[in-house]
Amino acid sequence: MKRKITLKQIARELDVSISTVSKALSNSKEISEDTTQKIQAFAKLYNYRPNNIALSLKNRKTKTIGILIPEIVHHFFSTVIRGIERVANRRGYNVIVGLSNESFTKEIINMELLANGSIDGFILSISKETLLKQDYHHFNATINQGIPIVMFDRVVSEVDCDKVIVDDFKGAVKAVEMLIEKTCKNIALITTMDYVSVGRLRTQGYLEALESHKYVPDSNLILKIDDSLDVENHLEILETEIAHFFKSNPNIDGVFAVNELYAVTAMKVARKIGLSIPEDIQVIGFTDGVLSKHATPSLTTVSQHGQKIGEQSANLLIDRLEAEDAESEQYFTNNEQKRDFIKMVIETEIIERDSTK
Amino acid sequence: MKRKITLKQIARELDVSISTVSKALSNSKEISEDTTQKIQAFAKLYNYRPNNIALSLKNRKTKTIGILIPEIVHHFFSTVIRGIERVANRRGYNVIVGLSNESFTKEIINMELLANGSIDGFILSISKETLLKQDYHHFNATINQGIPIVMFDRVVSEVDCDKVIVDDFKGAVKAVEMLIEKTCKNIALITTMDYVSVGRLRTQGYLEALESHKYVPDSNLILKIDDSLDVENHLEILETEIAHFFKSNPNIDGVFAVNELYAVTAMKVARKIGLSIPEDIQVIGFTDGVLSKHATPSLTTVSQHGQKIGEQSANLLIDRLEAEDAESEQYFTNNEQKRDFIKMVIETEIIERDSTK
DNA sequence: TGTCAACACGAAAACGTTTTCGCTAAGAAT
DNA sequence: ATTCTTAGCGAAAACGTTTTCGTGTTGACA
Repeated sequence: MKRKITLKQIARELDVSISTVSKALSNSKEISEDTTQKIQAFAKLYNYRPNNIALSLKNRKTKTIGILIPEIVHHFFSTVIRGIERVANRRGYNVIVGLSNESFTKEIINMELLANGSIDGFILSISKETLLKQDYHHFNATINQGIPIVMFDRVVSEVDCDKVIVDDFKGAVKAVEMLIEKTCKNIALITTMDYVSVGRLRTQGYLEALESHKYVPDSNLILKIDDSLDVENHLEILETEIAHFFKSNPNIDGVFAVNELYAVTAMKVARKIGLSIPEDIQVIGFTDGVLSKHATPSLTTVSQHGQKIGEQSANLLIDRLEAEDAESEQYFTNNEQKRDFIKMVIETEIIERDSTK
Repeated sequence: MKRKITLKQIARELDVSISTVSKALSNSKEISEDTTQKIQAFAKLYNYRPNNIALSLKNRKTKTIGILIPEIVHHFFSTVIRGIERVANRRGYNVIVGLSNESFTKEIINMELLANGSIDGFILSISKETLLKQDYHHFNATINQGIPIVMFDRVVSEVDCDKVIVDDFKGAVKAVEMLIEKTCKNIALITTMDYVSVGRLRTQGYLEALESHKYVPDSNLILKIDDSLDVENHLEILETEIAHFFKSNPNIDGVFAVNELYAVTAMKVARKIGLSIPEDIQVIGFTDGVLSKHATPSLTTVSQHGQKIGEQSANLLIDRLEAEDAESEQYFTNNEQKRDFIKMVIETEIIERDSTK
C-alpha cells in the first residue's frame, strides 16, 4: 500500500526543488526542456495527481457544489440531482449531498457543516418544516458569508438568490383546462396543505382555470390532505379519505391531483368503488414519475422536467461562482455590475396517457 | 458580505498568537482562564468555525465518503444512499456522490477525481459496462493507494474488499417456492442477461427451487431481456417480448421476475391478453419499490432492504477507516491484526400483496 | 574586461489548522 | 542566594499546492 506521491517526494527523488517540479508539470517555460521531460516522465510513471484538498485550500475554492434536499427516495428529487450532477461534472465540479429529511434542524446542521469550507455554493429545496416555521435566517446567513445559493422547486421570496421553479400555476391551469376540454363537468382537486408552496400554487391554478371558463368552484370538490402525519399507515388513510371524498361527491367526473401518488391512489380507489377510468372519471396528475408511466391505466400527467431543473440550477450557480472569480481578479472591483438574481421558470408539459379520453 | 473569520484574525484582534487562540478554543489548560474566556467569547461573537479544508489537509483525512453508483433515478439506489447518509451523518461523515451512468469510463474518471484527496473511502456498486468488460484494475488501484472500498449489490470476487449483498439466490428460491406452494405448475422466469451478477444469481435460485421440488426446468419458460439496448422505446420492446412469451407459452401460471419493472409489465401484458391476476397467473417480483406498492394489483415482491444495505455498508467502511486511524497511532504497528474482509449478506423478505393468491 | 540580458532554478510565502517544543518569569524548594 | 518547577504563552513545522521574487550562471556585446 503506497500512499499517493507528492511534489515533495518527486523533488527529493529527482534532486530538484518543489517549485521546479510544480512548474515543470504545468509546462512553465521557466524550466528547461530537459528537466521538464525528466520530471513529467517520473510523474507519469508514479501516476502523480495533485491533491485536491491542498488545491482547495490554496485557491480558496473547492469546486464542489452542496445539494440539500428534503428526501432522496423520491423520483423528482433524484431526477434533479441527476441533472445537477450532469452539468456539474461537465463543468468540473463535484456534488456533495445532504438530506434534510424535511426537518428544520437537520437542514441547518447540514448547511453549517458544509458551509465551513467544504463547498463553493448550494443548490437546495426547502424542507417542509422550514416552510412551516417560515424561519429563513440560515439561508441569509449563508449568503452573507459569501456562499451563493440556488433554490429550486420549493422557493421563498424572503431569500434573495437565484431560483429555478416549474410553473406550478400554469401547469395546473393547463391540466384543468384539458379536463374541461374533455368535457368534464365536475372537476375535483386533490391537494396538500397550503404551506407547501407548490401545493398552494397548483391549487390556485385549478381555481383560475375553473373561473376563466365560467365554472363555479365548489369547495366540496377540493380535498386537502395533511401529509404531516407521517408514513406508516399514511397510504391507508389516504385511500379512505379519497374513498369518502368520492362517495360524498358522486358527481365528480374529473380529478386533478397535485402529485402522482394522489392521482394513482385516486384511480385505485375509483376502480374499487366501481368507477372506470377514463370513462367515468378522468384523472390528471402532477410530476411525471415512474408511477405515472406504469400505473394502470397509465396516467396523464404534468411533467416537471426535473432533470432540466437540475441542469439550470447548476448552470446558474456555476455561472455566478465563476463570475465572482473573474470579478475578484479585476483591479477595480465594480460592484454595480453584479448580475441580478434570476428566477427561472421551467415550462411544464402535459403527457397524455390513458387516464384521460 | 463578510468572509468567515479565521484563527489568524482572532489572534490579531485580541493581540495574542494563533497557537494561543487554537488552544483556548479547544480548552487546553495551557492557557489561563482569563484569556480562554476572552477568546471563546470573541469566537462565539463572530461565529467562528474551523475551516474543514484546512483540517482535512492537516489531518490527512476528509471525513467524507464517496458514493459511486450507476444511476440515481432508481428506487433501490436512492434507498441505499439514504441509508448511507443516515449513518455517515450520525458518525460525523459527509457523502459525495458520483454517477457512473453504467459507463466504464465515467466510473474510472469519477473514481480518480475523488481519490485525489477528496474522500477517505468509497461505497460503490459496479456499472454494467464494467461488469461486461470484467476490467477491475481501477478498484484494485484505489485500494492499493490506501483508500478502502465497500461494494454493495453488484459485487465481484476479483476485488478484495468488504461487500454487502442481498441474498439474491436465496431470495429467488423463496419466491419460487412460494409460487410452488401456491400450486403453480408452470413457473416462468423473466430475467436479465447473465453478466449482471444479480440477474445470474436470481436465475440460479429459480432453477434450484424448481429442481429441489422435482420440477423440470424448461428453457422455454425463461425469458432473458437484453437491457443494453437503451431507453427510448425500451418499454415497448419489453412489452412485445413478454406478450410473445406469454402467447407461445399459454401454460404459464406463475411468473417470477428479477425486478419490479419486469413484474409490473408482465402483469400489464397479461391483463391485456385477457388473463387475470392472481387467478390465472400469479406474479412475484424482486425489489420492493414504489411500483410494487402501487401497481394494480399490488405486487408480491422480494424486498431487498436497500436502506439497511446502505447503513451496513457505511458502518463497514467507517469501522475500517477508524481502525486504520487507531492502528497508525500505535507504536508497534501490528499488521497481522488487520480485520479480514467481510462479506455481509442482508436477508431478503417476501412481502405478500395481491398478485399472489 | 566589464555590463547586461536571458536562462534555469530555488526560497519562501500563502491558504487555515494543530501540535510540539521552546522560552520567560515567577514562585517554590534547597 | 541559587536552582528547580510550573504556568502561560509564542514560534515554527507540518499537511500539499502555486506563485512571486530572488539569485547564480552563462553568453553576448560594448
